[in-house]
Amino acid sequence: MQDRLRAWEDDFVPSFWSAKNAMLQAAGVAFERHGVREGQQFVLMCLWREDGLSPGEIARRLSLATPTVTRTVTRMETSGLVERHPHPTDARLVSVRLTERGQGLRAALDAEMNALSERALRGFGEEERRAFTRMLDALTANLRAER
Amino acid sequence: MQDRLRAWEDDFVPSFWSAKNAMLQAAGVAFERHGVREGQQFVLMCLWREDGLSPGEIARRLSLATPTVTRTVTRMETSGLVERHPHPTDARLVSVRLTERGQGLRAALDAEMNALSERALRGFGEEERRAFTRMLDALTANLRAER
DNA sequence: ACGGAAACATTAGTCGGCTAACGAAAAAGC
DNA sequence: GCTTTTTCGTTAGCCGACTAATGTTTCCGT
Repeated sequence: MQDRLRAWEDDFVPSFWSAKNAMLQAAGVAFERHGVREGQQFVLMCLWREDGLSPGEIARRLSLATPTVTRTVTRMETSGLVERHPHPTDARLVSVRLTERGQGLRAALDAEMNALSERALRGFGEEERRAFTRMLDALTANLRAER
Repeated sequence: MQDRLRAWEDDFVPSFWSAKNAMLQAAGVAFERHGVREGQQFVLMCLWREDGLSPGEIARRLSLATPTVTRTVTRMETSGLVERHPHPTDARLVSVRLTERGQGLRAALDAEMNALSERALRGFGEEERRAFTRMLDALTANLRAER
């Protein structure tokens, strides 16, 4: 679509949208062979850093809606990546814990993630990569700020 | 999540993912008041440039899978944005045509799109915006190339 | 001319986002 | 201490993305 939709003065939105879809597809392919769906790796990432978090806390850390995490956790439970446990003191909370399989995937997914970055950013210089990431973070901050 | 998931040497992927989600949400809010769902504006964009395209052709121009367009068109038909017509010479093809309402939304959605860009890129200089868009296009090209 | 191959749209089913509505448990207020 | 409010997780339902499978129609090769 890149060349065909330059109707706006600022063609940033279509470019971002194309990039988003390309990344989604590439990530899907990259993770499917590990039995992990695109998006689930970020939940795993949270739990690698701190196991036993609640769905709500995961949602907060990932800036997602809680129901999104709830359902994702259910699917990850089905595929044996995590388990739900009751919280010891607060009966409202649910503790999401990694299974052995969930823990064991860390290195593989780490490598997959780096490979994905490398493919996406091929031809980008060091400084350019940093600038790109910085701009993405600025964009996120801009959009999350005024709401 | 921005500060909490810096586990990889290259934290580009989480940054992109956050930006993607922020953009999706912002776009959803921006377009919903016009009765247009996030994603549908790109189909409209195609048809504004050239009305009567087939679902497959739209999919090709937007780099989407055909079923995605098929179902989107069905929903847009329901909400009165487009209509399906038979192709005059090729019975396999379907011609997707804008309704008056679909045509009339052009200016409003154009403005909404520019406002979204502006919000997302607040604080970015002219050159920075161009560089950002260029990098997004490069990313898309990288990922679409080696498949 | 006819039979197989290719192109096209659609349906069905999966997953990841969201909002809205619920019900249960803890906290806060009186 | 009891009621109200807040917090939390889940369910239900919408939409956008995908793949796989189906059924037509056209096209091509023999």
